[in-house]
Amino acid sequence: MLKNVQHFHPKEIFECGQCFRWTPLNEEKTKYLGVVHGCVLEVHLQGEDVYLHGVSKALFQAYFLKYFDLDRSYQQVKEVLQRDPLLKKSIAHGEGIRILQQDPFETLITFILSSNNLIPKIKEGIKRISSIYGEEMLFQGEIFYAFPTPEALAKATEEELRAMGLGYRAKYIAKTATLLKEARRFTKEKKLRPLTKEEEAKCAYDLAWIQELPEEECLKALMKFPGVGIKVADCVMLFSMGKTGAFPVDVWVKKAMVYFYGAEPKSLPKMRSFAKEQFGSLAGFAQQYLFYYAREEKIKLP
DNA sequence: CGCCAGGCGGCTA
DNA sequence: TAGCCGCATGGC
Repeated sequence: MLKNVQHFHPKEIFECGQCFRWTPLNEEKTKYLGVVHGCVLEVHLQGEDVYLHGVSKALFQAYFLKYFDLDRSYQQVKEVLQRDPLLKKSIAHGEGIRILQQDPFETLITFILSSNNLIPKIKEGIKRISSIYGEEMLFQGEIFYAFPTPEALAKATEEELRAMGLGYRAKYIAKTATLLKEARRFTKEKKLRPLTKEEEAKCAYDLAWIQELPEEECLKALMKFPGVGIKVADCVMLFSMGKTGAFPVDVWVKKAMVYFYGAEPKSLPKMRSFAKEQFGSLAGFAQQYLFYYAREEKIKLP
C-alpha cells in the first residue's frame, strides 16, 4: 500500500495514451489490471491510498517505484507548467497523470504499431504478439502473456506478423526485433572479444546504449529503426527513456495546440519546436496534459 | 461505399 | 527541406 499518494489517478495514468496493457476492472476506473515487466498486477486507488496487488516489496523497490515515477514531485512539475495560463485547464483536468517509465523495447514495438492505427487495434495487436511470442503467466487462475524479448520476437517472420493483423507495420516490427536481437548479441560479445566493423555497427541499435545518449542524438538513433519517424521516436524517449523534454505531436496534441495556442494546423514540426522552447525539460508532461484534455473532451476544430 | 486512425517511407521539385 | 502519396486493416 502506498499511503497518501498525491497526483496519482489510475484512469488518468492509464488512459492518457502512453500505455496499452492496462485494463479497467471497475466502473469508476479506480482499479486496473496490468501486464508489465513479466508480471501481472492490480492497482487500486482507495481514497488517498493506492494498493498494489501481485508485486512483492522487493520488486516494488527494484522496479515499480521507478515505473510509476514515484520519486518525482508532480507538485513541482505542475507549479512550473502552470506559469503558462493556457495550460492550467489541461493540468486541472488531468491532476492524476504520471509518466510511466516503461520498457524501451516494448514501447518501441508498440509505437511502431501505433502509426496510422487505432488505439483498440494497437492494444489487440500487442496482446496477440504477446500471446504467441511471450512467456505465459498465471494470475488468479487466469493465463496472461508477457511482452516478448527481442530474441523471442525476432523469431517471427513478416508473414506471421501480417497474419496477426498488423498490416504494413509487420515488416517494420520483424526487422526492428532482429536489429535488437543482433545489437544485444554483439554488445555482449564485445566484452569477450574485439568486434569486426560490421558487428560494431550493429551495436548502435542497442536500446540500453541509445537510452544514455543526449536527447537529440537519442532521437536520431531511434529514427534509424524502420517504421520510426519523429513522432514514434519522441514517444519512445518520453515513455521509456526518461527524456522528459520530448514532445510527441499526434492528431490530439495538434488539436490542443491549435485550440489553446492558435498554432497553424498543418505545421507539426513548428508545434513541436514551439512546445520544446516553451516548456523545456517539462515538455513531455505538458504533452500528456494536453493529449488527455483533447481526447477526453474530444476537441473539435472549426 | 468513402473516410479515417497517436505516421512513415519514398518520391518529387 | 517541404509537400504529396500509398500503405494494411477494420469500424463507422
